Amino acid sequence: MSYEQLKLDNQICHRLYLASNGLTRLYRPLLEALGLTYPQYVVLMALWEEDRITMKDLSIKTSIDKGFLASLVKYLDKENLIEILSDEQDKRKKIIKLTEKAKLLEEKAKDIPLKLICSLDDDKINIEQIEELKKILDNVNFAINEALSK
Amino acid sequence: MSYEQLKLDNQICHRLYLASNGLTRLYRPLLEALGLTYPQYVVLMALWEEDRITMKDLSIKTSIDKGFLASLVKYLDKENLIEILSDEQDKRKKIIKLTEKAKLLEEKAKDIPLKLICSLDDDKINIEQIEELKKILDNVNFAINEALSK
DNA sequence: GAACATTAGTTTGTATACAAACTATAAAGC
DNA sequence: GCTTTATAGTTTGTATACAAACTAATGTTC
Repeated sequence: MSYEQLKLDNQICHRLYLASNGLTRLYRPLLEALGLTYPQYVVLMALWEEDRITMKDLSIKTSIDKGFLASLVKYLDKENLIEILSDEQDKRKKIIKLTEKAKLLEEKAKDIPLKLICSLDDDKINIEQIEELKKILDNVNFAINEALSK
Repeated sequence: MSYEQLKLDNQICHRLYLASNGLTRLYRPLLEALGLTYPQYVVLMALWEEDRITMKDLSIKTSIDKGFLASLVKYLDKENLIEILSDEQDKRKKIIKLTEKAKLLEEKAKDIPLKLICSLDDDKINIEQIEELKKILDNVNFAINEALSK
């Protein structure tokens, strides 16, 4: 007989893994229309909110690993969605700046969050649950970051 | 000014993405001790619960894509953790069966779920929240699967 | 100001995740 | 029975995710 704790049905982690992968798949067709993948879109969202920030700050804001971020930024640069400026004061730093093309893209992206929510059956998930989920996930993510930085 | 819906702080999807990636990173050192990665461990959990099932059923039980599952199974076979039997009735089907080595590994794995929970600060997350999270995620995952199968 | 430590960012190697095209077998329709 | 359709599983190509080792510039210590 299998141990109770090892059963997939009892695992919060497996549920999170499924939800995250599932949402990325739901985003795919919506983002394909903009020529973006999910992490590329996350980087742009961070920059739409705050332009001209360093790789470091972009990594903190998105929580995307610096190594992976380097490859995303390289791609976005190639696609002419960002420019990479160097900091004159501190030559180690690079400043990422949106292009006009990327700023225009924000207009096309603004409906995506709503479209995604609308594709989900609202009998199953309502606003109160979403707010509750947000709160719990903030606590979980805080605890995870604390545990990882030990 | 950036659109409110596009702000990372307002996004449930980004929180789920962070939680899932963060948990995989927390698992890493625990699973490394067993020589496993997270998805490999998921496959074994499914088999510890129900041995001798087909690739199809394993894919459904774990929600891991059949293509990716093929590569995981290939690795687990190479590591002598599973055996691949062919179904005599239906020659398309393959039956995955745990080896003795994998059955012994379950003993070593059984403490992992608890260890992971314990590495998180329980001031931030308590049992009631975990149960609430489970319930909401089940609804979210149900809605996602419904939307994906349309 | 030379030696050492820290920080910002890149590169490399490995494993994940998944769509899409493929092969082989089985089931259904006629 | 033979064609058509559906199913089980593999392969391939591309993008993610991240640890670890690296380079180059800045800070710190003496």
